[in-house]
Amino acid sequence: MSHSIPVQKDADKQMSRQRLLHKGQQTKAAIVEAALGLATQIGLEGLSIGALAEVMAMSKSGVFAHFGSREELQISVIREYHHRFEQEVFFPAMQLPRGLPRLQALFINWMARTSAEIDSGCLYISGAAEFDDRPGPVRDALASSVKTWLTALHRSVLHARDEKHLSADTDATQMSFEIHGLILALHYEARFLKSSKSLNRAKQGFEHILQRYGANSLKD
Amino acid sequence: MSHSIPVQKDADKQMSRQRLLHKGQQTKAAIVEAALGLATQIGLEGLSIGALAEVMAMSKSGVFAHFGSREELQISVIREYHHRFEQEVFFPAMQLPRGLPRLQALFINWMARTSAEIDSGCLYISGAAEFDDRPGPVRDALASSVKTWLTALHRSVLHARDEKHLSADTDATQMSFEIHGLILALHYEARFLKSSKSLNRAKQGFEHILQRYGANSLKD
DNA sequence: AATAAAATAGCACGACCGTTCTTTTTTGAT
DNA sequence: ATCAAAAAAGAACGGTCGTGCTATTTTATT
Repeated sequence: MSHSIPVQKDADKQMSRQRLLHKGQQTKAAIVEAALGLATQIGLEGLSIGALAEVMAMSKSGVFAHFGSREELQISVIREYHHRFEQEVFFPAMQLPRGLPRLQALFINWMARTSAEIDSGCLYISGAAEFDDRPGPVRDALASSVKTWLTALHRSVLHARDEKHLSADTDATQMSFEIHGLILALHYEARFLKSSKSLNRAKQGFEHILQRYGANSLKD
Repeated sequence: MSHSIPVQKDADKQMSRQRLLHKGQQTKAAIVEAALGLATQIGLEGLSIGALAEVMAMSKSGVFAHFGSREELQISVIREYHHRFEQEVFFPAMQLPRGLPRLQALFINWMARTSAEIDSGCLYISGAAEFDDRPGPVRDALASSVKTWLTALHRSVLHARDEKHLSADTDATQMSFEIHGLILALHYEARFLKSSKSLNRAKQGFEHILQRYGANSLKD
């Protein structure tokens, strides 16, 4: 009975939806942005809807309604972080030619972001510590996002090897592991221990790794 | 008035205290042990007195009375962790002769502990993420404990250089930074990403670092 | 201007939190 | 066995948490 007309009605609805949702999406985006700010400071677990509502000058339930659950909010924050990471680290590096230039740019951008985060925290690092044995959708979203990025890094190492910018017997996974370690040490020592020289240490560490795996380091 | 006699009374008190406190200290130690177990799983911030009381089959106030505040409990946990770290990583390595043997042992023990912690979490790492911008006595206690350990590592690198086991121009701080990175990467990838090969990656990374700084790697 | 839908607010809930106070139990020395 | 001190329990506090419900307000379309 109620199935006879809706064909056309649904079309209308769909069209109107596209505009109707404007305001909602807009404030939702603003909430996610604020939530990201909070999460990078006090962690994904520390993120509370009450505090978020206060920052947004909204009611708790008003904020809540956009997500339906705290977990969904956390996942939205992770997605947003992923997006920004892509924008600031990944895409700019992809503009450069494959091989060493791109790999180097990836590391530089990554480092820049990590040290820019000295006052705001890296979600991929703090999140890993919080969710390393807390199964569930939040952990899954976080791990998946991190893996995407680490895979991109790994691929870039492979390209550099293919382009003969690195020696032919380069173990790409091993090299990625060592690079990852430099970033983690940078974050740890700069952010937690407030050591000011860490950025240079990371840079120099990268040089050492390049020398070790570089095709031209010993064989020129 | 009440100041005239106590001289002798205090002596009595002190003597009796030594035995009287037995039971208290005993259960307090048991609580701290349980708290350490909880903290390495869910973090220092996640540690709650209620959950701890349940594990101990005690009342909340019973547990609480031993510490007087949650912060004091957290600090006690950090002290206990520090003590165990010393016992399992530092002291055994100090048995070995200065230089490369000791440095290598420090790393091996550290790695063993980190990978043993794959199912229980490293307080120095998770704690750093939780307290990296949360000032206060807990953060101070944690940072001080970590610094003590990193300083010991640094000193061991210096010894290895003095003993000519590493090249004379070795930058000890830089080398320590890179070693620290390996441990952090091991913890991150093994514990969060459940990557099984991380232990070998860390080992190989250490070999690479030794080759880079080793006096005999290129100059033999 | 009217209207239906979407967005937000308000309020209450049960649960857990750290902490305080008072009372009871346990301890260890005489 | 007595007794004071120490340890533990019990109950209650104000607070915050995530979430569900019901109004109210705002939005975008006709």
